[in-house]
Amino acid sequence: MDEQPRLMHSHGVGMAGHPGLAQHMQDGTAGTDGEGRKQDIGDILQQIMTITDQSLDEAQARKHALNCHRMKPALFNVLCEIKEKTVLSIRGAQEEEPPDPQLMRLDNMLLAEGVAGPEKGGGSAAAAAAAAATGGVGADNSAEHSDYRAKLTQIRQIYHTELEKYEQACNEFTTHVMNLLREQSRTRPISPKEIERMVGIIHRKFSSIQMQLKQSTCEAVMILRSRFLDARRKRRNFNKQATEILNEYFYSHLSNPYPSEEAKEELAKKCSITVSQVSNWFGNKRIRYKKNIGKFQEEANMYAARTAVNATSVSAHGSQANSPSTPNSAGGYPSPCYQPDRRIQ
DNA sequence: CATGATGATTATTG
DNA sequence: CAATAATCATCATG
Repeated sequence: MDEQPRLMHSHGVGMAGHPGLAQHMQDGTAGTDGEGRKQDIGDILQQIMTITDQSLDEAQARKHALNCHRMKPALFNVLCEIKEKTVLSIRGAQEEEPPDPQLMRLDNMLLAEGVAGPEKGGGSAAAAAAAAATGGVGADNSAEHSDYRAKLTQIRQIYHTELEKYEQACNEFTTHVMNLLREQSRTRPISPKEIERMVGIIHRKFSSIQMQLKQSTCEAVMILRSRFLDARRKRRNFNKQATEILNEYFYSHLSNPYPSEEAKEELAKKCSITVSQVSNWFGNKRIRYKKNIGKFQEEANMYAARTAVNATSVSAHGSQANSPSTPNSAGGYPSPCYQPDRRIQ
């Protein structure tokens, strides 16, 4: 056994004193003619080391010969172990892979947008949630909703088909590589562990491709969302009746044009708009009225007259068209006197 | 097409 | 959080 280290060293393969080798060398061949075995090992190693120098046909034949050699399993295991150790020492540290926070973010977002979730229900649920979150307008923008939903569905379908494609390609490639490695493991020192690692590497690669897909899908959803919000921003003027109702309330409560929440709800129902739209309207109206009272004077008089007519028609009193008292129209509010140039404070 | 009206959004404030 | 003020984006009109 004293010749072995030298032999190994001379071939540049550092397997000196390897327990596995010693083990294997004792197996089956112990005792009989040790010199012959050592010679065998030397031959095998020599052949392995020089196999790349030969022509393809020669190498093929040599490989076959080596495969059939009785020392082959032992040597194979030894080489596998050595390789395993080397590989592990090279990149044992970076083996661990914490879940990528960015990937998690993408996943969460896709899930939230209903892209990554269940096929049918998720999308519409997300769209409904988005609609509710952005102010829950009634049925008048259902066209936009369906448009949004259709586009989201489209994105989702593309995403899923692409993902499936990747998945399939990944599986195909993995099995292909595994077969290849298994095939090669007859001639090369490839252990099952290594195949496993290879599969892991492939999966990581493919998941990074998937991440790109997720990224671009997220971008598409973001763009769609912003478009949707922009579309929501696209306004339609309230119809005449709604404007009249709102103006009526405003000018009847000119001294305190701040409808309570219930009053807003009432107005919203009457005008078939949302409460937030009522709030918007009153906010705009107050500031614009205050900014230029003169401009609104005519309008103010008109609505004042109208409410006066309403009031007088109820009270059967005919001569108050120009200085009407303000009836409380919708909500049972205190009815202050109408003052044309009253300031909003 | 320029312009004012108007609904919605955003930043600020109390 | 609601009101305000400024601003944006679109509508409507001459």
